Formats: sequence, C-alpha cells, structure tokens
Amino acid sequence: MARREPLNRGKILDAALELATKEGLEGLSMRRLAKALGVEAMSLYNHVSNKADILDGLAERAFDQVELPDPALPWPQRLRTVALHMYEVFARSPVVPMALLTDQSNPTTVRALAPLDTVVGALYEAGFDDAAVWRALGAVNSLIFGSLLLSTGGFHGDAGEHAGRKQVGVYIQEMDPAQLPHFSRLLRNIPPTDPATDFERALDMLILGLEQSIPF
Amino acid sequence: MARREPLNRGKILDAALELATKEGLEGLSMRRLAKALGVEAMSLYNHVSNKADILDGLAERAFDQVELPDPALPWPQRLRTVALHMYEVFARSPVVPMALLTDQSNPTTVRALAPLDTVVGALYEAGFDDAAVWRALGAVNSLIFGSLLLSTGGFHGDAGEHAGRKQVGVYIQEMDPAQLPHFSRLLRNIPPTDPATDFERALDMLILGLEQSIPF
DNA sequence: GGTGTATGCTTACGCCGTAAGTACATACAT
DNA sequence: ATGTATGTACTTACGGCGTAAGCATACACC
Repeated sequence: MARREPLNRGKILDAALELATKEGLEGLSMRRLAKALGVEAMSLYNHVSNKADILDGLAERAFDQVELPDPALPWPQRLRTVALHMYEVFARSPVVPMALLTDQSNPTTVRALAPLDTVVGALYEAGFDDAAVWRALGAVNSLIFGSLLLSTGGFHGDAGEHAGRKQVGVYIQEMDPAQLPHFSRLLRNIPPTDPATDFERALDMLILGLEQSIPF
Repeated sequence: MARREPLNRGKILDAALELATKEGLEGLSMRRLAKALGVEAMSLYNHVSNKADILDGLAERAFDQVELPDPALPWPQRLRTVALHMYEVFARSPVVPMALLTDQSNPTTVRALAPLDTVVGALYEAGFDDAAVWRALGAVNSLIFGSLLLSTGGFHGDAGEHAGRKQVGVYIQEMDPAQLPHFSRLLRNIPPTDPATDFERALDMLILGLEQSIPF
C-alpha cells in the first residue's frame, strides 16, 4: 500500500487558511480541514495540539508578514505605516482578526508582538507617558480591528460597508424614510468607497488627534 | 398537575442576557438557556424562531436603551453623546457587540437603527458629502465596536486592556525585554485606566480630526 | 362535552472538538 | 534477518451543539 505523503504543521496551516478564507471562521472545522487534506480529523492532532493552536499559527504567520517601518522615520509615519501594514495583512486573512477578537486565538510569541512593540515605541518617542501610550495603543488597535471586523461580515445593519448593494438594497426597501431620514438618505447614495482607504482616512484623523494631544 | 407559569419571549430574552453576561456568548446555548428557565430546549422555539432571533432581541433591547441627544445641540456634541451612550449600553451587555460583529445577530428594526440615524444626521449637518459621511460613520462604529471587543475578551496579547494584572503578568515574565523593549516597558508600568474613559479620549481625538476635515 | 389551538416534551439528525485505543510503516539495534 | 521502538494515521466514542418532526396535554370557546 503506497505510503501517503506525510502531513506536517505547515501544510495544515496552509489548508486551514485556505479553508477559512473560503468558508469563514465558522466553516473551519477539524473535520472539514482534515477532509481537505485527505486525512481523518484526529490525524491533525499529531501535528497541532488543538484548534486554537491552528488559529494561533495563522495569527503568527499574519503578524509575521507585517513589515516593520524604518526606525529612522519620524514617529507619526512609523505609527501610520505599521498600522496600515497590519490592516493590509489582516484584511488578506480576515479569519485572523476574527479569531483574535473572539479569543479563539491568542498568540504570544515575540514575532507576533513585534508590530505592537513598534507602535508602542513610536508613542513613547512622541512624548506620551505610560497612561497615554496605553490609551493610544488601545485606540489604534480598536480602529484597526474594528474596521476589519465591520468590513468583513459583522453588522450589515449599521453600514454594510463594502458588503455590496444587494444587502443594502434590502434595507432601503424596508426602511421608512420618515423614521430614519438621514440613514435612508445615506443608503440611497452610498458612494463606492473601499474599506482600505476608508481605514486610511480614519487612521489619519486619529494620528492628527494624537499629534495635537502631545504634552509639551 | 399544576400548570407551570407560561414562557414568553421577554422571559427568554431576560434569561438569555443573564446567562450570556455570566457565561459569555459561547456559553449561551439553547439547551443551557432552557435549563435556566426550567424548560426543555425545544420549547423555546415556540416563542423565538431560532438562536439568532434571541440575539437580535438582545441587540434591539440594547439599542433601545441608547439615549438620543437633544437635536438642538451642535453636531459634534450630538455625535459625541450618542457614541458615548452606545458605548456605555453595549459595555453593559458585552454579548451584544460580540454577536453583532460576528454576524450572529443583525437587527434591522427602526428602533435599532435610530442611534445610527442620529450619527448620520450629525455628520450631514457638519457639511460632509455622502462619501465622507459614509467613511466617518465607519470610523465611529469601528472605534466603538473595536474598543468594546478589545476590552472584553479579545486578544490579551496586544493589550489585555482592563483584563487585569494577572494575565498581563504572565506576559511580562515570558517577554524578553531585549526583543520587545517598548512593549515590555509599557507592561511593567501599566497605569490603572478604565476602558470607558479610554474610549472617551479616543472618541474625542477622532471628532477633533473630523472637525478639521470639514469642507469649507 | 367536543373541538381547535397553543404550549411544552421527546426523539432524532448531523454537525462540532477531542480523548482513548488500535494498526501499521518505517528506522534502527541486534 | 529478526525484533523492537517510534511515530503517524485511523477508528470509535463521548458529550456538546442547533433544530426538524412528531406527540401529549391543557386551556378557550362553542
């Protein structure tokens, strides 16, 4: 009986990312993942310790792809660059931010935390104290992850974001312009924006706000 | 045999909120919810159409609690007030934002969308065009929901937010200050901030940025 | 009393993550 | 060449999940 090509962690992560990208986080199950690899579910446990381990692996790979900016740049550019890179990388693998925010993944390796270290470094250099750095870090992360989640899946009701006209159309019909005048006006004229540049604008606003609140 | 007090949608929602607040979104199952109500799981389906319907109900109740600001206020205050109220209400029921962002809930009633209509109205009044309103709405929502999710559960690795010293302590020990100098410095000195005021500061920064990008 | 309707219960299906045990192919020691 | 250890994969099983389908019972109204 011909021996099959052996499995390994890398192949599992590859297949997991592909499956999750295609089917979403809830479509990624050990059984389906195994099937995609031509293997039984329990065989995966020879190479990963459990499902959370797979998600951690995906998150680490993603963080690893985040380019770190030139440390010589002034801090606002450094912050801007690393935040944009984080957004781009995660937007390519929407499962990852979803798993992170729902606590299904929680990577703790140095590699995963390096981009955040860059953010923190930039904020300290700006002159903020510990509390302000902490808050600003939270704000940046909130904006990054909030934008990602709202643009992929979550809560079509409030925006639909890039979700496309089809769904939004439903709301337009259901919506009573007398009761929600502004919102229905907006939905009637949704402009064709893309989430990435929307995020960029929002980030710039936040950085602007940050620069203005630097202590002297 | 004594007839038991009959079930109804309201009681189900009450128990669901309590259970979910105690056990988290993943702890809220039809079976456990039924048990808490002294009933079999399938009995719930006489009053709600499915689990998503329960989550929609919780979300609607939450949106309903959001106070709408005095329309006479200038737009930045209106925006600020409604965003803060949304944050407060959702922070009280963390299941709701979680369910919204993971697409397990998607309320579409007028009541649920009223706060968003207020936001949109404020942004139009500020003079933004459709595209800018759309983007600004996304930014505000991202900040609200991102802050909420980061502060409840998600991704202790990046911040831990209010999650408390215990968990953060783990990272401090594991973390190599040589490789993550800024981040480990920050964790060594985490100041005692609370997520709500952190959000308030971030929101003010964003509004500041908005005001400065009004077209003339 | 008879009947219709609403409510709750029981059973069952196909999913899920994973613990535990088994079969077998290779690598190495004798 | 034989025996053994190791690692990989498979099988089975457990307790959970959401919910479809069907049944039993209690009340409201005629």
